[in-house]
Amino acid sequence: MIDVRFPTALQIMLSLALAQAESVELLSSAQLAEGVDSSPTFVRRLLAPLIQAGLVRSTMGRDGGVSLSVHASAITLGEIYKATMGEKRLWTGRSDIPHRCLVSCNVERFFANLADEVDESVGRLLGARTLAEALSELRTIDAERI
Amino acid sequence: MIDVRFPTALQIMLSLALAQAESVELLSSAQLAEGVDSSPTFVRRLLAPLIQAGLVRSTMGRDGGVSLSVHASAITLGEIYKATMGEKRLWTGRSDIPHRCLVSCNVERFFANLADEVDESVGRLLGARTLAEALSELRTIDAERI
DNA sequence: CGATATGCAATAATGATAGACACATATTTT
DNA sequence: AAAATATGTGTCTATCATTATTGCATATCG
Repeated sequence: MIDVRFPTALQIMLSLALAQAESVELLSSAQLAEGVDSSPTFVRRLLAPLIQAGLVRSTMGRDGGVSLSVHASAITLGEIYKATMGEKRLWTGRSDIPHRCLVSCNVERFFANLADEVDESVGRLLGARTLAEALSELRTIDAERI
Repeated sequence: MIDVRFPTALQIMLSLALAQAESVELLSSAQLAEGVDSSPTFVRRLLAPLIQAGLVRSTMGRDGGVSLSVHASAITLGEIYKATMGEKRLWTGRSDIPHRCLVSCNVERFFANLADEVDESVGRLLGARTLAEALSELRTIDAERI
């Protein structure tokens, strides 16, 4: 099954950013789930690491829900990515390749280095964008739809 | 199951580059499969688009096999990636999200744009490296293993 | 105390990827 | 010409990471 955690977490964060901009106090996981066309449980699972990372604040009990814990302009897409994907790398090579020649003995490390560079590259790209900018881009895209 | 096509194709290409450097004429899919610890069928399926892209030359029939069709210094890792992964993007968003608000109406396009930027970033990184340089790095790593 | 939210664990369903096998086709050797 | 052995490809099955579902404990408001 294809991994949709980051796109989904991003949409959730954008929804929370919109709520923040419109001074809506809290959104419930059920409301967010409706927006991302998924289940409240899945949404809460995605929220857990975002809360852990201090990007989102949750209120338990009746009338509870979640909201951004800081302003959207203080959150980068890189933080969202790192929180939701954890240690999982963008690329993972094969492991336990039998060591038989120059290539098979060293590709594993070579590929890991390459994957590191890719991760850093993507990290820089996402780290340079804030959630507030992303919401603004969303508005631009919306306007261009005519 | 995790997608190992690119790391595997890369290892295959590195093996072919090593063969080229050592003046070995051809490698069979069975020999390559042993090196990557996989099946000849899988290797041939990975080779197909590389042949299609003109990076690899194959000889059919008994004593057949494959070899690089040009020198390893004329092949970039970007070409290998593009050939083996085709149109598949590094990131794919959800599709068919119900359109209910500013966010749900436009995230799809927003995410596609972001994925495009990531692809370009990775493409630049891989496009700047040749297979010959990669083989050289493999030798460096091998030497550092002491 | 009832209603309703989050938090979390366990289990089932889904679906992309790799493996296995069959067989047509191409080429060399005998 | 036939045998041996390689590539090329289609189909079916197995694997397994991800997502969905369910159940229940916990927290908070009215």
